[in-house]
Amino acid sequence: MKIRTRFAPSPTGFMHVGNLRTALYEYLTAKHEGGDFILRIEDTDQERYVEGATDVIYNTLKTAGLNHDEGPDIGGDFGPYVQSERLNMYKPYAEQLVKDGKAYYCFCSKERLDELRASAKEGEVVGYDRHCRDLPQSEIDEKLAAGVPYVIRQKAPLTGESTYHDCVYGDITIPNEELDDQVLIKADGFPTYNFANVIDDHTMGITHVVRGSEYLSSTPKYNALYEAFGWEIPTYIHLPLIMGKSIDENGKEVVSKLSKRHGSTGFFDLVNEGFLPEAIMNYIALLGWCPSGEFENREIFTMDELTKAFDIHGISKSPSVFDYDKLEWVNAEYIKNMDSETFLSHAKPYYDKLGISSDKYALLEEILKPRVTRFTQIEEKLIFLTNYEEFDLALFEHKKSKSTLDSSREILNEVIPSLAALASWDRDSISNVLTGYAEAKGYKNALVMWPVRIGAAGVAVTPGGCAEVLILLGKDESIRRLDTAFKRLG
RNA sequence: GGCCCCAUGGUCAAGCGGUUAAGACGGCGCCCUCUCAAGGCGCAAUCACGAGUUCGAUUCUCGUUGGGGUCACCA
Repeated sequence: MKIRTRFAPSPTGFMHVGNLRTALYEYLTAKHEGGDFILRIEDTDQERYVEGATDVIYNTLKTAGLNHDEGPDIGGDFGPYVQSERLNMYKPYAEQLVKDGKAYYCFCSKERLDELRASAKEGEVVGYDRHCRDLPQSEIDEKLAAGVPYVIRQKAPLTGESTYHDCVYGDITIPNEELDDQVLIKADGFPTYNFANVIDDHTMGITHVVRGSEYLSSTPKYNALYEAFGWEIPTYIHLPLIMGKSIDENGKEVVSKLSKRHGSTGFFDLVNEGFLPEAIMNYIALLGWCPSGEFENREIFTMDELTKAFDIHGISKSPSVFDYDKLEWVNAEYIKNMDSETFLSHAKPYYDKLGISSDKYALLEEILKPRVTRFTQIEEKLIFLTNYEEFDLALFEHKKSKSTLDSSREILNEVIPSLAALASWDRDSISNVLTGYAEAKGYKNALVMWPVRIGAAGVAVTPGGCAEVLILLGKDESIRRLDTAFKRLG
């Protein structure tokens, strides 16, 4: 049988990387076996509706490379794929359950439920007291006729225990007393998330339910529904949570479910910070899953390779901490392995901002590639091109190069004219002048490179070496700056 | 608090009764070197604790501790 998985996000306008990783694993679970990956929008909560939020979902999946086979935007044989367009489907199923004695009308008011909870003792948590579970039929008819608002609740088993199998966690057993008579249809006639989920997954032919481990303890309730309908229970794959590390008010280090306090957690937030979509996906794939076989110890994967390598048995059970440092490293790997065209397409906006001409692109790529871990760093790396302040002359002193104020003065004095006389301003020409001079004087290259680079850049740290700095600056600007620096040295 | 789940270095993690307990990020050191990177080499750092099973436990069982999750007319 063909595997079918689904990603069922709510349109909140924000895609948490935790949700995205779930989507990734859903996609990989299906695609590894040549199955289908379905997108379903769960928008039954009218109050939380956010304008344009579904577009965020489409854009995220597209940018992330998770192409769905069926969904609201592309259709499919199991539509509609938006829950609000399926609204009339759910209630008949619930009514059927009532008829079969597996669910019941509950007329309890919100106030009564609130009181119930308020009456709980300190630290105690109480569920619904099943007040309406066994109402006499006459009373039910009466209330229905009188138009008393009601919800439909599932009759959960009262005794014994429920066991089910999960591909990651193994057999899970829960005492049935723990199971609440959950609401299936709300007073407004809308289905609850849990109920709609089961109906949709079944009617859409979902074979593998992949979701976060927070659903581990409520799964028996889902299964009770499948059983009540006589439907086949799907294969469950529960995923470990993604955590974040932070410092609490007592200065203690704590881990908790990844949230905004830990930094950027939205997919597009990370993209805006300069993380490449491919790198983000690559990194989160490795958060909670470890490749094996021919892919053992592999760190960098294309989506196709991930699809090939993905294996449910490699999924870990314990929660993992999101490590921004490692993400940064993965991102840097992607940058280093980029072809020139791709590199330029990412770097160009920053080049344009600095007014860099296209003849510098090749050199820039060469020196920037090993030095930026995110493209957003380009501007600061090249700041010396546009800023040339009255820097501290102490920069000319460098112990390892044996450079001093005096040596700098002498070298600049003798080297500037030779540079100015150069007909061709390229790497070889510049290097030949400088190393030739060093050789003639019996100096180490470092001794002459240092003051020239510092004099031209005005900062201690530059991407690339002396010749590269001079080329990026251009001949006129280089000579002008070196003259200025020389004069300041007196 | 009840219930469920989890437990190898700072982090991601391999391991599936006998290993010098992989690898990666990060850290540190060395090399290279005109700075910063990149690259190369190397170092430090892990089986939470206590019983039991076994000739032998990181690995199996139980308990303790710790962590996480969950208990809505939210999704």
